[in-house]
Amino acid sequence: MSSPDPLSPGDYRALARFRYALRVFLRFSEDAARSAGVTPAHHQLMLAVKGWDGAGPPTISDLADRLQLKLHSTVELVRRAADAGLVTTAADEADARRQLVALTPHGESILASLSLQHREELRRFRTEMVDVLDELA
Amino acid sequence: MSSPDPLSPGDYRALARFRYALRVFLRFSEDAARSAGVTPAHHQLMLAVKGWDGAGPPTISDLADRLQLKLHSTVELVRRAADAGLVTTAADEADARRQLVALTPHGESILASLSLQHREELRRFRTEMVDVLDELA
DNA sequence: CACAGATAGATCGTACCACGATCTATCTGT
DNA sequence: ACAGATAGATCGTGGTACGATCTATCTGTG
Repeated sequence: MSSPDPLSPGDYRALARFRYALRVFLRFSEDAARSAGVTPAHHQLMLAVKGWDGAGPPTISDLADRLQLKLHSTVELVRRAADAGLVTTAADEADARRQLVALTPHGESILASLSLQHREELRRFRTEMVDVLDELA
Repeated sequence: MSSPDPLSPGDYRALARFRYALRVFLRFSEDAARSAGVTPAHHQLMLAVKGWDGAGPPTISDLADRLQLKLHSTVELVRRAADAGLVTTAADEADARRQLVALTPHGESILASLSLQHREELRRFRTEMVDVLDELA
């Protein structure tokens, strides 16, 4: 009803509401990360490592794809996270060009705490996001 | 099934998949904005103006709330967007402290094009996002 | 109607983060 | 064995949001 071909005022409102819901979630997420003593980027990196579902630990390139970042941006992100004691890197024995990334116990612990909060928050936002997406369907 | 109280590997994977879907959407959105000749921030600002549903045009504070930015960050964003010819500002006659923000025809035209693309993209991502959110429910 | 406090916005310097361009090291196919 | 591909590292740049602070305008209370 709200979306033939041209854009209706309702479409704009729905798009704006979607972005607002997204912003509120992202704001929550950034604040949660900073309260846990890590940057939002570090948090995303740790989640990508922990949620990696390939065979063996992810390489930096794998993470760049998951995070939708350029490779060299990910290189620096991993280095900063390693400096902060959240992840470790080790050369892949099978291919010395590759660096395998893993979480430290400290990173693991912070990620667990953040993930619990995020699971809660996503449950809260689920209904709203689905509603708004339906308006654009 | 996937979420009693402690976090399961499936929870981490679901959280990671959600962020990945989000990143892919945001990457699309940023690229679309830049292709249209505006920054992602300008695009969000224009959408917040066009999707505003209050009485009369939004003030800078209204937009700061919608964009989840600090007021002074929004002030600068609006100034840059005005410099780029995308929006105009005018003092509220009823309260000279307030600046009312509106789109220029140029901004209106760019936003229309971007919004069409975003409606399409969101339809594409809707199923996936809903799926992932359901995994955490 | 005057004044303290609240509200809206503007300005300045800072920090982070991602990027393009470029460089090195390692691997692979013929 | 060598050219090209792949993975990562380094350097300098730009955009964007922020904290701290300042000015201008409005409002409630005496």
